[in-house]
Amino acid sequence: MLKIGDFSTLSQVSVKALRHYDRLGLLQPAQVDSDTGYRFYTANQLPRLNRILAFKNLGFPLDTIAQLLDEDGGVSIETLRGMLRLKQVELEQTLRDERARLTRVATYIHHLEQGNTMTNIDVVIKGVAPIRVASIREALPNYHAIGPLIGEIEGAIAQQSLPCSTAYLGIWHDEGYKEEEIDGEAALGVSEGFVGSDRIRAYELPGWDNCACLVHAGAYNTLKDAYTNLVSWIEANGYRIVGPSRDVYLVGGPDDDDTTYVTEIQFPVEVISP
Amino acid sequence: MLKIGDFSTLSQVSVKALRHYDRLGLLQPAQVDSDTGYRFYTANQLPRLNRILAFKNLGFPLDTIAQLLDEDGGVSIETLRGMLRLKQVELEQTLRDERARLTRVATYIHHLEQGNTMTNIDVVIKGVAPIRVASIREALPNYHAIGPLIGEIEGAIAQQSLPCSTAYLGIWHDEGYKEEEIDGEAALGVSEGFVGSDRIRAYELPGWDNCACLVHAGAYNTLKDAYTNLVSWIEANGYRIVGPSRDVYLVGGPDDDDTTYVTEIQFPVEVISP
DNA sequence: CCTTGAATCTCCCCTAACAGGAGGTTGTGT
DNA sequence: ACACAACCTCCTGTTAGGGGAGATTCAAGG
Repeated sequence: MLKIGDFSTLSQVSVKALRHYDRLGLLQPAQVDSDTGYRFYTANQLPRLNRILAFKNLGFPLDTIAQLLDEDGGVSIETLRGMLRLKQVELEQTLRDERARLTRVATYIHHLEQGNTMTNIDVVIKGVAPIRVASIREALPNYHAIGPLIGEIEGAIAQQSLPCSTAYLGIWHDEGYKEEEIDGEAALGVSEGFVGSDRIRAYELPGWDNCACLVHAGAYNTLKDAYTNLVSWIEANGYRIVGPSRDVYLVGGPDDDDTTYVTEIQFPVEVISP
Repeated sequence: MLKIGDFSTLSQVSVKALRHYDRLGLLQPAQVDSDTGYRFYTANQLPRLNRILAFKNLGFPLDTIAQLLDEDGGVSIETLRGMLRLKQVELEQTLRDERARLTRVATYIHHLEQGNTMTNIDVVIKGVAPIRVASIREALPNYHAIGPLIGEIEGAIAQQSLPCSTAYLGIWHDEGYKEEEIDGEAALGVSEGFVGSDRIRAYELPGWDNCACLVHAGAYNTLKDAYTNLVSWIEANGYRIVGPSRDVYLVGGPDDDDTTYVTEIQFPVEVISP
């Protein structure tokens, strides 16, 4: 008969933990003094405790372990095997996640080492929802030429006395940077009722499950740096671009040079599988 | 001015999380209606939110992020770099841990595939403390011959009317299994006062930081299987044996065949560094 | 103007696996 | 007998919010 402290020393499991397992019914003392409440264990309980610890090391939560051990080998070998396989897959996923995180930290450090300040590296991966838009797509002489198109769509929506959502989008269908003949699309979120025309098309712009997003605060002529940073971040972190990039003009206007502007750049991406 | 729901949609951050960040002072709304308590955000707050999310993705806790962002760039680039390096090291460690866990799961599955039942694979890595012992070390004809030695030491301790602790140890100094001339040591935990002799040596048995331990319940003649399992577990999980193994006879006796016996096998190990 | 449903507010409880500590009782050694 | 260690129960705190109750407030339609 061992007191809890002795059993704790023997098993290298803290007294707190032993009491916790007792409360959970995972490992109850061989005997409890009904007067004093003192717990008494025997060495014969070590195998069970070690089985608990082993399963814990495999990453199972305690209540699952309780199910595994309770009612005398409550789960069959088959069930156990299934649970282990599941855990294996789960662990492989966390492993991938942690590796990605590590890469992100390395990218951040690298960015700092380059002498860059902390600007424009706050890349976030998120989903973007599909949205009904009115859009014009055409070849543009330069990137700034998207502005008038947006104004044109805005006018058309206003003419139909419909509200337009606050989503002002620029979509770039080319792969990579171009100096001319840019395949650009201006789009505004709009309700179902909008009637398109030859020039202005109304349709449902598809969403993406994973977009690498970077919010740029400042004038449009500094947007290029943000693009550069975002694209190199995407490459460095093992993603691949799988569709046209978007600018979301959250705060913007006709001026080219206003420090209050806010633009979000979105690149649909997927993980490069090894 | 965006209501919290709109800001949530825009940023893909849940309303709950935004309120949480507000409470923590991480990201406070640009304006709060003092009558209704309604929070109002602006698109200009997106960069800060994204910075928060980016740091969160790097694995920093929210209060650390608060320190990073508060009081106008509260930490220097140097400090930030240090924190990132620290986080890098930390992530590498978790990565190693998770990999080890995955290996353990694979070992367990492999063990089941072999058609083995669930016996004797509950290996636990733990430390064992140094302990003052009285011991006899000599060449033995077989492993059972340790029994009489233990009895002899027990007698010597009793003669000095000292209590002996419950630690009954068998230490095996050979590398690998032998059929004869086994270099074995019997040791019992004993208090400072014990006086040794030519035959019985009193000294402080060193501890180990990492021991692979397996508790075996049952007769001594089935101990060999447990040894086999433990050694193959150690190999499969990327550890190396770095010292003599120990048996701890937790419940035992002179009989060879008692199913109530409990023995813990301990192998000092270290991780094989890649 | 009234109503209704959606959005928002605050407040409270819940998570996993214990650790830390308060305050009281028991066991042990001198 | 007394001190001190060990033990007991009960409460709180940890992360990053999620879920839900109950009370307002907002926006749109009749």
